[in-house]
Amino acid sequence: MTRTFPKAEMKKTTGSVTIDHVASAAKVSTATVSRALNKPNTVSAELKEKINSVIKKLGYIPNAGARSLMLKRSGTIGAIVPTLDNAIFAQGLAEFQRQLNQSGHQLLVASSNYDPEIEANQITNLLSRGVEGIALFGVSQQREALKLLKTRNIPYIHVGSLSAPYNGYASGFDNREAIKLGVQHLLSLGHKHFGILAGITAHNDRARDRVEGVLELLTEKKIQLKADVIVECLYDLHEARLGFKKLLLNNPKITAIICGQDVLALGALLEAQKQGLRIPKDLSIIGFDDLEISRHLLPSLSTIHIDAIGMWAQAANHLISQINGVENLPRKIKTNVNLVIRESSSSPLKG
Amino acid sequence: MTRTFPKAEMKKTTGSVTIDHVASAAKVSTATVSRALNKPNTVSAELKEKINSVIKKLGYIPNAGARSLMLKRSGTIGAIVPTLDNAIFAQGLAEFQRQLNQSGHQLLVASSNYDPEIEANQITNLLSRGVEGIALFGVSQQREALKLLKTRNIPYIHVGSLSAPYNGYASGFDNREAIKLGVQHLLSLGHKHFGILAGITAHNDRARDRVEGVLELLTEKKIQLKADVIVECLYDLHEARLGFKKLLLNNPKITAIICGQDVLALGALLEAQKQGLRIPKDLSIIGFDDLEISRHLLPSLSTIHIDAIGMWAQAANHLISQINGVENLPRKIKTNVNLVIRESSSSPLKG
DNA sequence: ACAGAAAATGTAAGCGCTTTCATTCTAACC
DNA sequence: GGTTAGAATGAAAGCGCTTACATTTTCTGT
Repeated sequence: MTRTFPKAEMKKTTGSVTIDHVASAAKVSTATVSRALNKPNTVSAELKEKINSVIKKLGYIPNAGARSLMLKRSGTIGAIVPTLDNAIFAQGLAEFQRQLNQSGHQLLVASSNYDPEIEANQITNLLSRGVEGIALFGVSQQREALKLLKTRNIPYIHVGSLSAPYNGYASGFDNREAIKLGVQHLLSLGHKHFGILAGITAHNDRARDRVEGVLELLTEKKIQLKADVIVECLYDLHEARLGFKKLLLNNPKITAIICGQDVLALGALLEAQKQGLRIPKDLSIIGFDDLEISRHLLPSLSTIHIDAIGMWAQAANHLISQINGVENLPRKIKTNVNLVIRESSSSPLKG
Repeated sequence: MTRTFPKAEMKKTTGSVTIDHVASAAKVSTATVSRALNKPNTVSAELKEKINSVIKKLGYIPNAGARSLMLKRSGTIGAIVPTLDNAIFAQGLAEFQRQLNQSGHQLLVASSNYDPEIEANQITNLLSRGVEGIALFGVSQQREALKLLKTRNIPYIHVGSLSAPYNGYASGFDNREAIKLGVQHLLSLGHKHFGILAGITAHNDRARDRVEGVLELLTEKKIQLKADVIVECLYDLHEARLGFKKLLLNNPKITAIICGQDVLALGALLEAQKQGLRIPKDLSIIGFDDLEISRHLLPSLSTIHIDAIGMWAQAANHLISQINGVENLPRKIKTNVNLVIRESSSSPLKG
């Protein structure tokens, strides 16, 4: 009843249809099938039609591995972020993917959980899958891992930070300077007593840069911070609330809290409200990143808005340009950053 | 100076180190290198050491494509979710990946943007990359796409919904029944006038099931809902606020709003507060999913807690069992769902 | 010391694909 | 009609890897 497959039938068919099956079913050579798929205009309309119908009937799906083995190209680009569980990354990746798709590339996502060891493994992993380029969040990668990319001549770009300690490519902004916008804002409102709710700075250059930025500007203004006025915690609402409590318990004089990320600011704000503090009368809070919820909260959160979308879009295009061998690409792509003053910050005298 | 590579030098080296390079550098056959990597106990300690040092020096990374070509296994499992930009998926995937890693599998993530067409393409895409199994969120896939998986005998499992219209595997819960917990809660508080803020139901069985669940129970209780008391909107705070306004503008008598997802409930709650409504005195709101922020908000959100972690963990293990050919696997894995009563719901009389 | 088993290593085929090169077919020209 | 350029197709090699099988080396026991 069913058509016979001269060659194919010999093999122990694992159920997967190969180009050979298609070729013999269409009574053509595998070369022709391949051409019908990849260079349609070199195959007669007649055969093309027959081949396509066979492909549809058989449910043939080309094996990407075998393909890239021959082509030496996989059409795939990787991205490694600390975690997917943060809107700022999720949105960034969505944009990254959108850009890649436009140029016919596929995205492979990996997450490192803020661990350089895992990140190094993920780089290897992506490389073994033949990615043609990689976007790396931040600049805290292991030296070894980056050297691997250099050696193998694989294009890559750092995203979200400009402070690479060497001349690699990067798309992002200066976290140090960015957070100063917020500090300056609080200073000009008249605040003198600050607290910092920071992310875990180990293996996280962004978190570190932000803390350093705050300290730098405050020192400049002759404001000295005691050690216990800086609390580090995970990017998590529960942890943030704990951190906030610790911060304020030891330092009741604080009138303004600078947070390393909006999630921390949200946690602080919520805990403050829970404790009956009026924001911003009793306490000013500023965040960083400008998550979507920050503008909706009551009171809405004053924060540093970053152009996450643009940052990832540019990273994608830069990477594609690198892959295409474009010369003289910019070393650093600086994306916009701006202070968004909302309701969570005011003069300390106001209350 | 540097060692010469008899065979290797002949090829136009693209910079990538292959097993041949390693073999000749270590003066062994490729078979031995392969064995040193995959079956270490069949190779003498001496050679193993030499090979490993060469591998390190050369920065050799095996080509996963070529490997799975031979092995007929890729060690890779795919997952397709509607979007990464929702904490509930991000966390679920993180857990899914954790489970997969434990059994030595790798995760390939794809997102469909709630579009069955894109989802079908992603399935093909994952298949071409040789995934050995796929987790599909929901049950709204195209018939064709699922048939493809069946034909090729690729294990797959639906996640987050049990209402597959045929006998496929699923890990999740009954969305219809789940949301009734919330409705029942509101009913027993004495509410009579309801509004529904639903997700977009097109191509989204979960959203649809939840709406139907609400209607089913209300009908049972002889409560009839007018059409304009059901508003659909995107899972987005801004949209949710718009939806909320539309809902309440047309129906001022409403005392309770049932939301299809916590993001919608959050938006509703925030907008309500903005308008000066006191929650829950003036209006009760319940959500669905129990996002992390929901318990932290003021007032905290009453919602249906789902065991997203367990759901994905079980899906992972089920998939792995399928791949390993385990027999008599359960058709449906029902995960826990429970009502969490917090501060956003109360009797309508209370105000 | 030597046969034979066991362990270690090498040879070479082949996974599914693309592409060069050779071959066949078509059409166009004088 | 016969040549030939050009288009369409096929044969076969090879991408990087694993493994069955062949071969060599090492270890037993007597």
